[in-house]
Amino acid sequence: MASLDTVFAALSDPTRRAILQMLLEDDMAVTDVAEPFEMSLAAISKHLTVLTSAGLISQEKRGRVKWCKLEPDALRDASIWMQSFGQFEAVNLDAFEAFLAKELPEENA
Amino acid sequence: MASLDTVFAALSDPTRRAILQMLLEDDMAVTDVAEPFEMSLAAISKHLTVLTSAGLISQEKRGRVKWCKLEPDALRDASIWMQSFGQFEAVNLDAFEAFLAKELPEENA
DNA sequence: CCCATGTTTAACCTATTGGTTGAAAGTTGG
DNA sequence: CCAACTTTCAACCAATAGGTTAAACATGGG
Repeated sequence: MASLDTVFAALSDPTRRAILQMLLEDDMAVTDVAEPFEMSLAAISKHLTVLTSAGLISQEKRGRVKWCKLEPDALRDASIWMQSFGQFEAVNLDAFEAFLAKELPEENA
Repeated sequence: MASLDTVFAALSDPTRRAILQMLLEDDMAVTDVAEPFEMSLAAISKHLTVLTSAGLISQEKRGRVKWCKLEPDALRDASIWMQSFGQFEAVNLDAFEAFLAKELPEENA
């Protein structure tokens, strides 16, 4: 599992965040990911490697084409980490459980 | 207002995240922030500058001592950005527990 | 079998990052 | 005033990041 280090580092680049936004719509081939950006395909390829290392996307080769797919699970740790600051005064598991029990009664995913 | 770039970049370093964790407890002087780390005070001073630029902390000088204060609001933009990925609006409790066990092994506040 | 297409690799460049040490600057107590 | 304390600055260094171009690799179609 990718570390918070790599996930946050991957998210710190605007090109990579834009790529993630695009992949939110649908899976895409590398060439199509690169198309809207004013940089070389090689640069985009590197960005995709970074995103893959962070676990934020996965890449599957079918034929000549490598498809990129969003993997939102990797964002979960980062999101949780932030919420421990943004929404809770301290990291208090009991309070968090109480909050969840009240707020998300059927959540079990 | 700090950009997502700077906020995520600031969060990508484990020393800086540890500092934020410490400041969650209480405001601290620079020297006290540095104490648990095995690096120079100057290095910590730089980390604090990065965190300040990202808006994640603020620093106020009182006498000789510069006090560091957590500014959790700065995480809001990043949090909002993440929530645009609808998949994890709802925090998974199991994931949260596993995350806490891994990230904060000895803290059970 | 060729050739075009899709993607990565290699080599390179520059800027930035994260660390060091040592000196400097501001502040306060005795 | 002076010495001690707190913090930053300056110069430096090695490693990494993000980009380039050109070549190489991989695959599918005619």
